[in-house]
Amino acid sequence: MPTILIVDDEEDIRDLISMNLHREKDYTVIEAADGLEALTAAKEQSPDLIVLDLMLPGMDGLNVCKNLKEGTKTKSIPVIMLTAKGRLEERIDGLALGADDYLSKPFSPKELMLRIRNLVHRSNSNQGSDVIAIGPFTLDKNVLKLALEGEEIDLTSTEFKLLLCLIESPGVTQERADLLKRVWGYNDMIQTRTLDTHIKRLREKLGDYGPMIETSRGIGYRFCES
Amino acid sequence: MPTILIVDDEEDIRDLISMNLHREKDYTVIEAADGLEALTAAKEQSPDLIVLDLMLPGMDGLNVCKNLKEGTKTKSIPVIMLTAKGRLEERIDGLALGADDYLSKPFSPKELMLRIRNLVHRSNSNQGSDVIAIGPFTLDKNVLKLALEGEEIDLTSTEFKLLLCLIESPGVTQERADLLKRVWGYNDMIQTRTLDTHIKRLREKLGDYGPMIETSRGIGYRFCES
DNA sequence: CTCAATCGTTACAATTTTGTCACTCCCTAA
DNA sequence: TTAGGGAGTGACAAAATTGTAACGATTGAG
Repeated sequence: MPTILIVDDEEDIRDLISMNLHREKDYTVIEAADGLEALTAAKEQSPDLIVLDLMLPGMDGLNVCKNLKEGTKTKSIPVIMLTAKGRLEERIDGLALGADDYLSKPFSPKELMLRIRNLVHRSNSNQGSDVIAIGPFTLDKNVLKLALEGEEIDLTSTEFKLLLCLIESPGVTQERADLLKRVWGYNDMIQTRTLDTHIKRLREKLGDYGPMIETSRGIGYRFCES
Repeated sequence: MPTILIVDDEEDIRDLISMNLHREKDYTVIEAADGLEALTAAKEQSPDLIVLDLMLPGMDGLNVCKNLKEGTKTKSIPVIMLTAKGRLEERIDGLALGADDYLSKPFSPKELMLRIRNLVHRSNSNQGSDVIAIGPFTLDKNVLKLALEGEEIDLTSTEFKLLLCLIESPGVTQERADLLKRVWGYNDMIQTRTLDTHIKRLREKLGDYGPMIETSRGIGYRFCES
């Protein structure tokens, strides 16, 4: 559940955004009314996105943004700036300071939701846990590791790529030529037994589960559950 | 066989993309030179992906994108936007309107192919994005490949894991012990120069971009943009 | 400035990975 | 039933990867 930090000194606006967020999806909303509050909240709660008004009592929005982008912990949190209409300079400064998007007040809630959704999605997709779990298999793309019933199994990178191709679309037969292209980068339909050999090695390492890699004679291979 | 719709008023560019697509794999390519053509093509042929230039005669790219995302039939088609270099606002508006990726002109055909493959693949197999794109870097976790400005670079699996750890949290210093654990599985703080050597090899392969891996003396390493 | 700690770099040998070959085995179409 | 093509298997040598040791360079605290 993504966490959004809203920084604005007007309670009305915070409520408006918060309401729209809740209507849209399950977001956790944190609010802050001034710059210092915003910085502590950002550091302590690590929100997934910050909506930052530039007009703030105390430390202004630009300084907050600058501070955020300087902190190692808060650096990568996307920031959407809310600027007063026409204040082009603010907007430019904000972008220069690392804001990821901006919107002029008064803004359309719909548009803000759109931008929030996009930014949250984008940053999530850059570090989402890339784990494929099917039956007894657990493939972790981040550490290139396979676990079978929790038992770690060492795969070479070629074996990992090959298994990935197969397990990604369970039940779908992957043609030899496609596998040779995706795993080895072979572009022509080269006559080679390399694929067969690697399938053999893979099956061997999968032990009892080896037969889950099925042969489609004349076509290629597929990974089948059960 | 995936269908790609290319929308650009320059025939040269359409041909360039089309050619590269055909070299890569069996794609069906449809072309459109202006916005209206694009919308009709998208509705009638339901392509698997749309490459959309923002600079178009008649209806501009942003409006095309908006229209696409409003139509129930075309809503879920991934869109890659081509923007003029440095037009940050276009890019932001585009992402806000629901584009799935963007690329600045002039672009490297190889990089575009990578992103097309990623998006087509993603929508075919309901999985999250496995491509990390930061600056000139494009890491594809599915094929364990790194591309720098579209140029493919061979990494060993250890190098890939190491780069992944660093690039996943840009600007954040990763401690030596953490890296040794995540990449090598070393649980104790072993005294070893292995990490240093691998960092060296990685920097070497990154060429001009090697210095983006910064040393944090006494702590570890971090990946820094710029 | 000095020195100790840390990092960069090179070289090298052990190990692992990889593709190919030469079979054998099995499936299937005729 | 049989012949032919595809797939399984084991062995092997070339190539790539990897960790370590040795030494030089750099850093920063005092």
